[in-house]
Amino acid sequence: MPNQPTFRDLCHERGLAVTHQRQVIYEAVMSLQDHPSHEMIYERALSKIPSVSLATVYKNLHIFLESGMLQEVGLHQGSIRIETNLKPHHHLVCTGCKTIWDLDEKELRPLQLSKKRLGGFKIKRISVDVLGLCESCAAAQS
Amino acid sequence: MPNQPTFRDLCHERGLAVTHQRQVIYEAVMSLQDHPSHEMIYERALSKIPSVSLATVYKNLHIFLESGMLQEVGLHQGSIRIETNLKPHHHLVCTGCKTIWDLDEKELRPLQLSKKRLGGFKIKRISVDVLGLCESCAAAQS
DNA sequence: CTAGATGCAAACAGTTTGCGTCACT
DNA sequence: AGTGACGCAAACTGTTTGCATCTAG
Repeated sequence: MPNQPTFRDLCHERGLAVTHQRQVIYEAVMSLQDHPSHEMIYERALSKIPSVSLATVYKNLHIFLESGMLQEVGLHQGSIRIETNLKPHHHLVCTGCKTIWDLDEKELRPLQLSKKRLGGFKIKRISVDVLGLCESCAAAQS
Repeated sequence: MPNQPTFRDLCHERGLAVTHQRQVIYEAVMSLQDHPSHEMIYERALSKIPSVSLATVYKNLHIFLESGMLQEVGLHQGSIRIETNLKPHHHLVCTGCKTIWDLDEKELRPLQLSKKRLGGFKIKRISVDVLGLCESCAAAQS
């Protein structure tokens, strides 16, 4: 059975220097459950290294995301976007060029959630984002 | 068969004044296919009313979204959030308090996309966001 | 020793707010 | 006539950048 890779391993695989700040920021993220914001991560890091800068946190989170050590929630393509299509539908999102195509609800098999998990949650809308690379971005990347 | 409600109707139903700016902004959104940003909507509105202000566009888009005349894409809960859960999973998002709960992949029946629609698109990840109100927000709202 | 990482401050982008004036109802 | 909408400018938040200094490899 494979061992969990250490932080050092993760950095070495990617040719990143193993700095104290880097490690503290990474551990801050991992110790925060749920979906921490950059600010929350910064605060947690601050408690370990009072001199750490917010810019360093941003730079490192960016590096972690780019190198696949962490993942982001949702689309967040820079600025908020508006829906013009009011019919239920989903999205095909190219992570390369940020283009979004609408995907009709019918093109996805119906979603079913196990009721017991929902508790008192009242569903208003289900939004499916299919993330990937469009044909030309995939071509450009290889 | 019911008629498509006009812009005037939509405003009256919500007690909103029908102003020229409002109408132009609404038409700008509707005429823009895809997923226009606020900036794109502003530019289109500018071409109809050269004196319209960006603040007015923001204020009205906000009103349209709040009143359900338009919808937003994705989560965009203000600031970008980070995933700590690297296993495939989805989200239960409360639109009231913005809390996000993780939803294990197993709690959703497998998603299947019709292949023909995908063209050369290479799927990297599928993200499902179930939007709604959690128990306490639902209680608070009624 | 050197490439790359850090910390600071300043710059930026997107968005919101306050307020005096104007217009729909 | 009065409430709410507009336009402007200033404020704010979240994020990025430039640069001098420092440090891991």
